[in-house]
Amino acid sequence: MSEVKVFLEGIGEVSVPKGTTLREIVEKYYPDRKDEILGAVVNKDIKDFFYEVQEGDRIRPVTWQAPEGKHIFWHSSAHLLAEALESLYPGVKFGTGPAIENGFYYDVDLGDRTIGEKEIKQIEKKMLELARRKSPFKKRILSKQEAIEYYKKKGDPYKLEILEGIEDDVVSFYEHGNFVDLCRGPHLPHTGFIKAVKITNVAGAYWRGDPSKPQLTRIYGISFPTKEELKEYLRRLEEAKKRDHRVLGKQLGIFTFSQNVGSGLPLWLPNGAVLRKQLEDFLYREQVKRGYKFVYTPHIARKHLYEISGHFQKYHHHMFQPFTSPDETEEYILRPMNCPHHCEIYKSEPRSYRDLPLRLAEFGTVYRYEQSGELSGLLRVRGFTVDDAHIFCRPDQVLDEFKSVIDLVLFVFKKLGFEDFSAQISVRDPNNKEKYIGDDELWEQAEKSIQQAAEEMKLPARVMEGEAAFYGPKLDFMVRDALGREWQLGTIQVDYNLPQRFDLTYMGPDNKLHRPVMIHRAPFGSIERFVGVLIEHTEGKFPLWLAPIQVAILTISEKFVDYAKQVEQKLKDAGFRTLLDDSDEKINKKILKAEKQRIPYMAVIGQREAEEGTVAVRSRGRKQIGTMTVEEFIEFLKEQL
RNA sequence: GCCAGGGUAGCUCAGUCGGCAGAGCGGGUGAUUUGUAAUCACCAGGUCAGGGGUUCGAAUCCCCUCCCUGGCUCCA
Repeated sequence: MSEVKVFLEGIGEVSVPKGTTLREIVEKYYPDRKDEILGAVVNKDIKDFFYEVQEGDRIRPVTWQAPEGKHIFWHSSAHLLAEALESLYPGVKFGTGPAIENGFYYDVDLGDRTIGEKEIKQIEKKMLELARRKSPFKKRILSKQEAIEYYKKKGDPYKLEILEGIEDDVVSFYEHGNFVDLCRGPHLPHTGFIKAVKITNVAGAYWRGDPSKPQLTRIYGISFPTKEELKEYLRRLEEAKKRDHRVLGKQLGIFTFSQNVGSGLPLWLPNGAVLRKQLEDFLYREQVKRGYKFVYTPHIARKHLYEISGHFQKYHHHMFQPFTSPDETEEYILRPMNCPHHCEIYKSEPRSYRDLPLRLAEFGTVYRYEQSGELSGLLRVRGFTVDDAHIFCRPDQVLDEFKSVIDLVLFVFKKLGFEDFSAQISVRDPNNKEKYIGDDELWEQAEKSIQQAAEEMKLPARVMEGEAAFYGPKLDFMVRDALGREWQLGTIQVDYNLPQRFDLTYMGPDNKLHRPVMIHRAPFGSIERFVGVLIEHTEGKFPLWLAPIQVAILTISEKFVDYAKQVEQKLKDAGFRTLLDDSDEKINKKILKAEKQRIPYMAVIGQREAEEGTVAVRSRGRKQIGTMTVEEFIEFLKEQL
């Protein structure tokens, strides 16, 4: 019998008979770990115990601890969920049921049935009951024809549709207990590994993500090998909720919404306004330093402007509809983007190649009609302010401009402590070039410039084909919120379309008119969203320069209020934002209140301080710093700005 | 927009079977004059999201609308 050589992690190269499965490898070479090994990463792929090892395979067994182990675990949990559903609700039709980042889901067609609290309890109970049977997973290979017949007999249209899309002649099925599923795997050895499950959410999901197709019920869940880990997971979720910007935003007086104003239209409260102003001032100064020119443009424009830009035709469903002047002779719209206004500024005078790049910046408020189900605190709203700028440049300047924008975004992120972000380059779908405007050569040049710029700036970015805007490729910066959802913040987009539509030109050194290239860019993306994410990242503990209130002055008793007022005035004169708590509460309570408001510094004032002309300084989070004169305190604060 | 779950005092939430709308925090007033994470007492505060229906009687059951939450789709 022929042998194959494989490399086992922690053991080295071994020679085994051809046809040896991963199960046999684990039993022979990892006997003491066989109860915790769930599968293995073979070369780059995750495989389960049915895998027959091949010559040259590098095999790394994985347990629950590894991400790949969790993937196997949760994928099998999805099958367990399906088994429970089929047993509780016979006749359920199944879509797909993958493992996801945190758990798994299964899309099912429940007919007229809905899933509520009661059903969720039942499903969880049934899953655990089935798991306890330790049903082994079995893998079977069927011909595609056999598979089609099986699902025709069972009456599962979704599975038939999946089969139609498979090109191979044979397909694999996994079976455990009473449930059989068309599935590529990988799966656990048996269901007994699953000791704790939680149905986390029930939601509608269109079949194959297509709104024209029927909507299935997506049942989300998560599972663990021990009950303790489930508890810990739920505890962490609770913790995350405390960082939710909607909760903190209210608590800290940053923003609110009013039904009368309208959904998705945030109202900035005084504390939020301070925060926003600080951020805008910071960006203003930084951009002026970098050669941007600030402009102001109105929030509305004649409909015609957006017909020129093409937004009215292309972006119609996201726009509030035209309204008219009192005599109804003119139609205006609420702008969904700032670029057309900036194009008009470009056009306001003839431009020479010597004027380029021209960088026009504005904190431009825009209004977009987002679908109601999509609104989410400050992270998705209908009225928001873009820290926008449009760079008009020559084609040969695109690379340098792009690099300098990346530098700006990285600078801004660093200043605000965003270290955990990812970058994504969106390029054309190479198989569907007619979807995009602009000629091939320009696109290729732009895509190359973006990738080159990212490389030269040492910015790792994943490239997504087919994600580009119709007018040009882009680079986006994404960060996660407290609940782990990814949001796009900063964006840099190359645009060949608008300069053409607005007939923008510049006089070249050759004394001929040329077409400039536009770069749309926004380091924050939207100020609303940025503040939302910033709240979650900092838990509302803003750095001193951003904190709406920087120093809380706390009196020990009424007797020291006069002195406290003098201290407050000195701090205000030095430019600090203060709050004097002269209520007749005890100092403990005052500290607690200041902590809850996340105020960076507290100045406690009692008998000693009033006599000596000092303050007893304390910083956010239990730290007493010491007693110092007011002047020393002001110096101390200034050092931290 | 679609699916599901929700909406009770400023906030967080309780309210059993359809039978007098509650608590804590916050707010006001008074007492207290306090030394580093909650002093005590009293008081005010409600169209139970809005509208309609069923019923002797609705926060509670049914229908419609609005809003919120989580997904889907979309997107800064």
